[in-house]
Amino acid sequence: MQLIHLLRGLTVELDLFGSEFAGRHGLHPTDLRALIHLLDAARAGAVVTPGRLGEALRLNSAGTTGLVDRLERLGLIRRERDPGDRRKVRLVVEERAMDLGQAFFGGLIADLVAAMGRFDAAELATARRFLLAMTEVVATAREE
Amino acid sequence: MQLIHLLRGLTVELDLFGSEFAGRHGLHPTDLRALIHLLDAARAGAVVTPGRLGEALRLNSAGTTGLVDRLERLGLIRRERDPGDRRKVRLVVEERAMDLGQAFFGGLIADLVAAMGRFDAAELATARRFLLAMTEVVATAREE
DNA sequence: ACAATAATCTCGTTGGGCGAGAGAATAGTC
DNA sequence: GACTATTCTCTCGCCCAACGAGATTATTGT
Repeated sequence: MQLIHLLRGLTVELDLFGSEFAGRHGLHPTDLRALIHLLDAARAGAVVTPGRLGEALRLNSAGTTGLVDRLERLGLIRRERDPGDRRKVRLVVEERAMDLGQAFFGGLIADLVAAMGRFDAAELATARRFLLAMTEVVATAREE
Repeated sequence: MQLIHLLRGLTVELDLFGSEFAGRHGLHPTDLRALIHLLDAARAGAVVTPGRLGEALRLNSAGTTGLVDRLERLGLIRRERDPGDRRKVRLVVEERAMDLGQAFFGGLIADLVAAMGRFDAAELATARRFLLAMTEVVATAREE
């Protein structure tokens, strides 16, 4: 029970961290979420189109266009026609976005990893199982 | 490292869960966050004023007034002049808000507790330590 | 060729949040 | 005990992200 409040508190802290970072760099919470999504996809080698991005962020097409416009204006991404299917537009992540992602996550990740150093392998495995179990519960609950 | 992605994934799931719930009940993400804050305060027996609420949610006074107006219009809270200091307004949580909070958290909490049943006391203690450590890191990082 | 479908973008509107400042109550000072 | 300073809340006008509806361009199927 206490654990649940801890969990919620942690998500709140992470949220605040994210939105404060976003504010300092002149982008909105949505922009940051989009950036994270794009960087994840880029790392996984997946192609992202405005349609997919909007779907992931639960935006309609108009909102998605506006979002992509903003990110492009900030020089974080680039639109590129898909040569195979020329209806599609590929969203290509610019180097600047990688740097920004690094600035956002880099320091925090280093600190988190350092904090994990105070746990032994068995404990980390337990934490991993725990997080997996919680994630699964929430994901299941999300589909009613 | 994998743990960090898990952590982020979990917060994303929780966020989505929250915003989808909010949408279904005709309130905005900010409204839900405010509701959570108010319910927490009510449970702790603390008095919340518009000023404090706005500060917690990082809203300016105009935005806070709007937020309180919405919550009041929805019948979730009630404004009440503080008899001691009549500049202040107390935000009193209505029963409806409690019910809504219950509907929001109730089911999810039950599921989470059930999932925790698959861990023994030592493992839960480890998870608790882990979450505490992570929360502390993020909270510290938030003050640069 | 010609509809039907898919992907993206444009237009007009709505509404949450911001900045500035007004109004009401309390606290401090001479 | 009046008078300024401070605190708390609210009002007004504006901006812009997101929405709904529909237009535009490209592709696929018959």
